[in-house]
Amino acid sequence: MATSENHLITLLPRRDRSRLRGLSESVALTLGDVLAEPGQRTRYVYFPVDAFISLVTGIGGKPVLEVGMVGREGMFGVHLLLGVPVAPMHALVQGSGTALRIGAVSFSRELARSKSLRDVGHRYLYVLMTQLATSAACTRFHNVGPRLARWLLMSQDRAHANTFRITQEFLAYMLGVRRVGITAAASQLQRRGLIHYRRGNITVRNRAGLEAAACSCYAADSEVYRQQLV
Amino acid sequence: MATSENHLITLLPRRDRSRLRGLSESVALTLGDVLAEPGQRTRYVYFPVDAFISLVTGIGGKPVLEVGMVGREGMFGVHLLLGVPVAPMHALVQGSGTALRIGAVSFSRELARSKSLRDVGHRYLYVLMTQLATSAACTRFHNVGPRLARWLLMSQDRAHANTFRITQEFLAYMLGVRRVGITAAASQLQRRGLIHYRRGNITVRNRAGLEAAACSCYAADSEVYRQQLV
DNA sequence: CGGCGTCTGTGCGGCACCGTACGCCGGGAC
DNA sequence: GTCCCGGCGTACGGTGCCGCACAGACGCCG
Repeated sequence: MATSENHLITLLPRRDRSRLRGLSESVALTLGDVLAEPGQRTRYVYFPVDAFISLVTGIGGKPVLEVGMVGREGMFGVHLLLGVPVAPMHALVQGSGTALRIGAVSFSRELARSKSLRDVGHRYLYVLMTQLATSAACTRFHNVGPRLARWLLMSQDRAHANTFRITQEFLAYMLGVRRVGITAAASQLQRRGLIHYRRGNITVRNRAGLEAAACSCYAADSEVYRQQLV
Repeated sequence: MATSENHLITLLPRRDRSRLRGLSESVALTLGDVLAEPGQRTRYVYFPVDAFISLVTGIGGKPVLEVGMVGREGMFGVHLLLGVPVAPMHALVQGSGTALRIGAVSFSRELARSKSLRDVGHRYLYVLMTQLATSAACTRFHNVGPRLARWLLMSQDRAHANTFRITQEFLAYMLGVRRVGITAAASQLQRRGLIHYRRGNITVRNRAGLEAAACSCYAADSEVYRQQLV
């Protein structure tokens, strides 16, 4: 089964896949780790397996808003695909777990060698771009409730678990709202029986209900991914 | 002087530049032209010279918010660099003028041939990605006034003129706010003597003042561009 | 078992923007 | 000149979120 592997890697032909595995090492990422700061060189590329990573954009150097999420379906380090050695945003670990890690230099060498790797990476980059654009509109036009539901669904997809650790404080930060805004939205979702949370643990209880509560941006993003990378 | 040419093209070595010119034709783009719809194949790539283009993201298929601008400093059609034939967003002409146009197929062939073209395109794509991310945060955290100032500066840079045609209605649409919100912000800027506008014509009167009135996102974007493509 | 830090809930005034509606004014059409 | 319409100004109540502050609840730790 491919369920224990990064999806992008499974899309590579067998030879490239095993070459890449040879260059990589499995590492544990833990909640809160900072993988990149904008404008700084990145030393590694990551292909999450269990872990997931938030891409956070900043204003005046301070990270302020999540604009993308990277889990098993994606990778961190796409800027290397563009020949740029420095990260465009903050990247921090949102969900603890394992990831494959590859040195930036090895990865770039491998990129030059493997057309499949370039292709997969490029298509993922396309998906990521649309995700950034969607985020902008979603943040502007949708209320906290639906945005929270969307966030939870995205997390659940990437964490591959119904329960994950996250405080309201942190959620507020990701969505760019006050903590109390999250309290209100989350207790609303809880009252409807869609989720259960308690002191930093959130459990999804009714996935379908959550999908109905989420804004259309969740479905839109999923659809683009499906078109490009399934 | 290179002031009458697209900046990305001037960055190419002479041979690639003239090859590209051979493949391209000069076309007039007029205000309101729709160059692309998300999910649809694009037939042409555009390198604006005088014209400029808005990248507009949508919700439920309807375009709702501008997330990027393309003028002489950039190009439209970067998705072809990623091997994807369909546009990720709406693209519409914001400022009338001329552009170099190249068929998607010719462009892709040329991409395969020219490493310089890939490099330049890739770096521009990196810039565009950061612009998308910046837009998301800017739209979330900054008020209409500073955002309007930023928009005017970006337009002025791309239009290469102090005056351009744009109604408040349209501005409202680009910034994702009500028209009256623009009326308030614009008359504020006018009262301070930074701009003058009248029935669909806006003139920048005090560029430095406008820069001071704009949010930091303008400078941030410019800086990233400068780093990658000057 | 008492203490303390973390996480969550509530309350209150304030503000930016929303939706809607109406009026004015300038300029092109006829 | 007159009409009409596109572009702009103003007004008003409503709302979703902000900033701040404080209080309860849980759980770990000594």
